[in-house]
Amino acid sequence: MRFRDKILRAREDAIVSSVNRLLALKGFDLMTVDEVAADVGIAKASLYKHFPSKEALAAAAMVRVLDVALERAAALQVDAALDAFDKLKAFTRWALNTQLAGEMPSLPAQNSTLRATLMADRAYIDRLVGLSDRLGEWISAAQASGRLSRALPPEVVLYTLYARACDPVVGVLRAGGSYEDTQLVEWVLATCFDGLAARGS
Amino acid sequence: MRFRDKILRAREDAIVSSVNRLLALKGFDLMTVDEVAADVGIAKASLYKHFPSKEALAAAAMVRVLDVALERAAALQVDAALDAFDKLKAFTRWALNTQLAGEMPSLPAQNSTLRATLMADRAYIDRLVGLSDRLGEWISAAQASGRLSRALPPEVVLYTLYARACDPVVGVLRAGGSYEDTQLVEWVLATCFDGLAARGS
DNA sequence: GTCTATAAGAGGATAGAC
DNA sequence: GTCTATCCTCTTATAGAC
Repeated sequence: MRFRDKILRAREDAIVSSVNRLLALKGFDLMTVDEVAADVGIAKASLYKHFPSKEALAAAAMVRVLDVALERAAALQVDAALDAFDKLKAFTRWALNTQLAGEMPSLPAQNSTLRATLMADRAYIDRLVGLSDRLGEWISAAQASGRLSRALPPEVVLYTLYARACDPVVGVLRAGGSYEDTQLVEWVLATCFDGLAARGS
Repeated sequence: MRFRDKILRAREDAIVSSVNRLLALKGFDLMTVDEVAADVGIAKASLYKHFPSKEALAAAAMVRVLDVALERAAALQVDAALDAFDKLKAFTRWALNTQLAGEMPSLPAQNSTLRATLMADRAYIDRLVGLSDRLGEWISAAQASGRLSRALPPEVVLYTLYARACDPVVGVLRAGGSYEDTQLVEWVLATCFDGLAARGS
């Protein structure tokens, strides 16, 4: 019976991978369940045996990406060479690279049925709260050390970091095709942490 | 005959106003033409006598908001009290306030049929190019004066400003309800121009 | 140009056989 | 659990009377 479970897991994993990619590529509204099924290579009805709705598919994709994010955060946490500010920056760099790789699903904040599904999803909420707690600790520490601006409430910093993880500028610059990916990420990171204004020092 | 034209203009103006508001509220994908018609108070078929498609409705809304933006930019341009950097900041502040007022339509960059309509719309393209030219001049001048970072290509600055005009952080913070609108705008402005890192001076 | 009524089709979800 | 075939709602767009 455990073998069957492995098959099941593998299939659901394949589904979530497809959803992740399609969400990053087209967004929630333009992604269709038919597409997902075709991409996975199974019938649409089979999809619905695994996940009860399109919203649930998106939630599963978010849970996966949050798991990867939590892993990344945990790895940074134990890196003694980095202080809290460096960890925030490194984490944001990871997010931008993930977006460049087409693996960062971005969901519209406006869709209310989607929001309802997410807010009712324990797995999603737990991970989101867990990640926010960890980032919140880094933010407090970085403000205490003086490297992060104390003029901004931690809440504002947190939401800004989440927003920059999906910064559309990355995609626009890449579409322009004038720059290397690594260069492009550093520039967007600079706009986020250093700002557009010139630094005195 | 000119009276008839005025009536027509007024009606189309009312339509574009509704579209503008609904686009800002729900986004392009979730906005339906039925809603627009109901909001204006006319039949859907009448709408289609004025605008040939849903995409054309969105394009008209973008043209209007770009016209307001161009006006605002022109007013800033002749303000002798402001240098180029101040003008960029003031313009961004206007954009954030417009978003807070629920009058900043934000279109998904992913929808290809919408993009095609916009790119084929002369009125839209002309205004977008006009605005980008003016902002581009300010960016060059502000970099020359040393107030704007010279480490960033002007292109990166421009796209960043466009992205911040629709920064979702504004909406999230407002939904939180903890802060006054004016305070909130200043914080988002600060994250954009000063960055998250502390400033030495 | 405005209306009512409807076409045309996409897309989420399900029935029922295997 | 997977499939084929289908349902049904929502949405864009149009026909045709006035």
